[in-house]
Amino acid sequence: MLVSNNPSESKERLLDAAEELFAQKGYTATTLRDISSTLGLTHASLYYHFPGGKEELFVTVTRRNIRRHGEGLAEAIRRGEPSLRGKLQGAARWLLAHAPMDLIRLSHSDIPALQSSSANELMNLVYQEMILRLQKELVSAKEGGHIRADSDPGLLAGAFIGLIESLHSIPEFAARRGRIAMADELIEILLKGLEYKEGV
Amino acid sequence: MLVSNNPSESKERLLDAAEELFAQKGYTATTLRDISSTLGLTHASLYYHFPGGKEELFVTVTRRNIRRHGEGLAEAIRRGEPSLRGKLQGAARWLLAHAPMDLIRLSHSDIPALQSSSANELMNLVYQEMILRLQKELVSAKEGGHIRADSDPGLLAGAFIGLIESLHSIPEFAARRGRIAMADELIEILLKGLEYKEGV
DNA sequence: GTCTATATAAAGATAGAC
DNA sequence: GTCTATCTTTATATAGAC
Repeated sequence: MLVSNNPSESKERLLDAAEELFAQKGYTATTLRDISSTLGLTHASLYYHFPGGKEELFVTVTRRNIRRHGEGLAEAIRRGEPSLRGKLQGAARWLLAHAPMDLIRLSHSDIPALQSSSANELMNLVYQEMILRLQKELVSAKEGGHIRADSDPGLLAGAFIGLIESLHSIPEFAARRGRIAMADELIEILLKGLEYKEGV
Repeated sequence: MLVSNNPSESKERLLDAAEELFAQKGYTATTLRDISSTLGLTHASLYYHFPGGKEELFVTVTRRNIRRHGEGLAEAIRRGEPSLRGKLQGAARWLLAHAPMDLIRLSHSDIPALQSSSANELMNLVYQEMILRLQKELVSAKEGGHIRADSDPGLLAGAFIGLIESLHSIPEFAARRGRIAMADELIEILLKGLEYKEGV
């Protein structure tokens, strides 16, 4: 049929499966057979799509995942309330709705296992797509006089992501409430600590 | 000589080497050869000390590491200023002086790779040794009227650890200052957000 | 306690058929 | 695009010498 299967439909499914596994278990702990078996394929088939093997697949998939985080955060920030509170809540909801982006593992485990210079590319991408997007909003809030003038937007942006992502591991031993409710409470504390004032 | 080498000196060195590597790269990415080679040994020698192989070594080492975190946090909290601020600063300094305890990786990657029931033991240990110690201090501060009455000490304890540990991965792309200075700034924001009052 | 040697299994990678 | 081998490397694990 003329209607279906653009050149890379199966490649897309491959990227999706790989993304989920890499995000969950990291680079080394994920095997090509893990990935191919969830698609009903043999691991040899993956080399058709990625001649560079596991590393090329990981870099491609992680690049896409980081960009997706960037787009997701951007959209979550854009829509909904224009207040800083609304934006942080939107960002937190998006982060909690997706698999944790474990930046400690990425920088300390996954990246060092890669040979190529794509290591730098990925870490820069994290900065551009995730940190900078939040940082921009914090700078705006600061310039608009909504939060303390002496706050450090770069630090806050990175810390906010680490804070929210860490909620992914909390349910295991301390879950009394939903993660969104927990995120909202932390955001309120953060905003109060920043002397947040909504009206100019 | 009568003076030296208690039965397990070489075992201690093995545990130290293993702890550093496991903490840095995680369970799967660390190989027995990685560990043995830093000691100038062959990997076969490790089976003398740990007949259960890699898994037994990992569990032993991780158990000890978590306990060490518990003791380190307890001591950091105990000495220094008795105020909540002093205790949080002490805890943060201790955490930043040691390799990151990546709880996301531990719970999502390392633990699922273990067969035995030691998985539960380790996660409970994290709760007992790390979360609970901080939680206790937050409960005290709450009961003493030093922080908001409606704050959730369990959530705050877990979030605090995640927040501080995430600073381990920040320097890669956003380091303008030392991590301790960044931690202190975040603690001030947190305390302000909790309406912290030092004098009763 | 540590070694050499070897067994076994798993994982990345390639070649060539369909 | 995907498969069936097959190759090579790496890793866990065991046996037995020193």
